[in-house]
Amino acid sequence: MTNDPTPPNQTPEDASERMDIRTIARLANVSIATVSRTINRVSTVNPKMAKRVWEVIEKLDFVPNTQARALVSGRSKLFGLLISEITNPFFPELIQGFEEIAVEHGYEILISSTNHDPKRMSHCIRRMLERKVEGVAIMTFGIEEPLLEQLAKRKVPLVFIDVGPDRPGISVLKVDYHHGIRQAVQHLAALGHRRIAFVSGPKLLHSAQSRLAAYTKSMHECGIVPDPGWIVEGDHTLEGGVAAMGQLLAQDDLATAVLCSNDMTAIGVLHKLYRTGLRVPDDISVIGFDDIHIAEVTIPPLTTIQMSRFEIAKAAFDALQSQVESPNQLIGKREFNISTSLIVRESTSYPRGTMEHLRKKST
Amino acid sequence: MTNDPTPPNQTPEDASERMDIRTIARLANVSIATVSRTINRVSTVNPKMAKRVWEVIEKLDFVPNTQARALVSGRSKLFGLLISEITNPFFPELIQGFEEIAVEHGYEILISSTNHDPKRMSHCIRRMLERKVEGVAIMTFGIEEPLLEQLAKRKVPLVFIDVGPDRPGISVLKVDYHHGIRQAVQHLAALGHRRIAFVSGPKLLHSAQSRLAAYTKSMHECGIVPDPGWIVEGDHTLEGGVAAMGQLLAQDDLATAVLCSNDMTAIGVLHKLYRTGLRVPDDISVIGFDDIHIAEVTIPPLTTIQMSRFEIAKAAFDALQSQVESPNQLIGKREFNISTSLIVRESTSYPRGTMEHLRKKST
DNA sequence: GTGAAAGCGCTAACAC
DNA sequence: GTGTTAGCGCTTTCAC
Repeated sequence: MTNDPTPPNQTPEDASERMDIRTIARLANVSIATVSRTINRVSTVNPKMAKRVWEVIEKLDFVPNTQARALVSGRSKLFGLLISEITNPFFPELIQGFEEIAVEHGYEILISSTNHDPKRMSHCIRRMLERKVEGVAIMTFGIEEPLLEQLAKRKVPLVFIDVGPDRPGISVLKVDYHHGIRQAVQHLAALGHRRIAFVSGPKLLHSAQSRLAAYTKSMHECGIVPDPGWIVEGDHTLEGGVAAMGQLLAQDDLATAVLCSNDMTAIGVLHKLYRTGLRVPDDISVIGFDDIHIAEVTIPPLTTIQMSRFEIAKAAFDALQSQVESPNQLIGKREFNISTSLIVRESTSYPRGTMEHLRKKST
Repeated sequence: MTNDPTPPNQTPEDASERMDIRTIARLANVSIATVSRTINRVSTVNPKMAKRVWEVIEKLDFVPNTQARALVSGRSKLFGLLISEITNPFFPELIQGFEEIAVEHGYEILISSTNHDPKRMSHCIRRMLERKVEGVAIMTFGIEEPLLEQLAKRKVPLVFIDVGPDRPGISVLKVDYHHGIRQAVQHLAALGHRRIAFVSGPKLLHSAQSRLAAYTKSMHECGIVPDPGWIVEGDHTLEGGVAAMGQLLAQDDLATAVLCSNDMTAIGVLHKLYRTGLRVPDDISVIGFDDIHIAEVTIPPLTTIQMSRFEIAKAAFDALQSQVESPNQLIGKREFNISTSLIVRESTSYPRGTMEHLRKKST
């Protein structure tokens, strides 16, 4: 099978064995270098020859081998994308943006989910190293330092979201959680809410900490001292939201509004409330975070804080690309700002009793 | 920069330049062949040497270059995964399963979304060809024949869902839509529904056609002749569901139950109903298809037809792997059966009026 | 059982 | 402007 000549009954078109740059060169009567140059659109090639080469390429339907290209050029044209769990709609939306931009620029992406498991993360990083990624976007909202070493040691450009070690070759996307969260708290306070609960994300996540801190700060700004009982830990999943709302419900003095660390949590909260027979927003207001697509059609439509996936994807890609393609300029940490802002829909309203109170007043 | 010797101020550990099998060989005092064999766990290597090699590898934290391996061995250990839109939660759940299994078996996956755009699909296929994937799972629920040619011509093993050309090297996952859909229709009929509407998927999708056909057949089995007006075309998105329900609502004789081609559609339908002030399931029953995770917490929890993502992922991977690793045995089309079954939750009940009717009867 | 040597398909010097 | 040649980092005959 190795070196049998093309069987006589095969037309040259489907002689699919050994289709390489050399074959093209022979058929187009040029050298392999010319073929390579043509494919890579080097401007110095004689248009006549180029045309001949392209014709042969099209006729044979030749596709260059990326592995060989990568091996010799040292450019894999591959970026790693590390996420925590593909199952949270936030991430697919982010992936979509990242992939779009990457492909547009001739890059491929290698996606890995860590599922919050450090062991898995270590595997993911190893695999990325083996495939020689040129950079990796770490969108897990938190990473163990030792694992990071693997990448840093090899000088792989990195971009983090939120949390980022301050080193050359590392960019970080600074999300302005406070802006959106303050808007949310103010929105609630303006409506008359004082007892505003917060369902946080897993406390080991930096982003979760930042969101919590933004909540606390915003509450103080509104002159409210948050009761520790109002803060309960979720885990950014549907089930976590259900459980967290359960905890809140078990308390004597029920909050009149619940701010959630992400939309999945909020959807869980909505569900638990539905199960309990409490109406949103009549009995209690709920606010999410992320503004995933589905938040528009929850029942009721979710008031939430938007954080643009596209903005993040774009910034992450740009950070990586600039590190790779012009490593000399701008060495050192680069920061990108990501904004957040409140989207008011229908899961927020006056605290229970306010309407009656107002009505009485006006009568 | 090319051939400068290790600077004296650098310890060998961080002499990160040119870390290859050769370096390991030199430091372990063996030949590169032995290093290669050790890494590949060839059993004939002398344990003593192997130990020495592993020690050096660990000390230098050496990671083999997959590109080079792939180039010389002809095995990229890469599978392509073609999906229609990553934004539909069905797919991330499928990706998760596929990735898990693939990584377990030493494969990496290249994910591409076509977004239902033939042009994009053509790009995706091209990129996969360039990266020399060893097989591709086409989970788009429909593909244009000409594009398929690209893959088939190069004898890339393929696995389709639902629709599959009958050729060697091509496997197909046959989903038994009829089973689940019949259960759904019977469930509805048993509850007393006769006017059961169906929101289909995009009509150009094979899977959508199959689901529609299963609905029609099941209706007839229950002795109901479906009115053409009951069948409206959606597009498997939230918005499509909203729009489809809008169409249904505009009709004189409103259906008492709506069966949807997928869960996203059903969630859209639920939302439109909520907007209209109709209660589910009191005024109208709704059934979805897929059983995505979020279906458990919709309001009300969605009765839906389950199609196991894990089962699909596993079958797809197995099909591909068996084609790649033992191409001689079982040449030809291989079929895998995927089952579907009804999960009854709370979006279905008696048609409006039945309860009162029953109550009257019993009084 | 181990090493030397020949490439895998391509790019990038370097001559011409 | 085009061709020749030397590898990229690895696996895999093939001798020993």
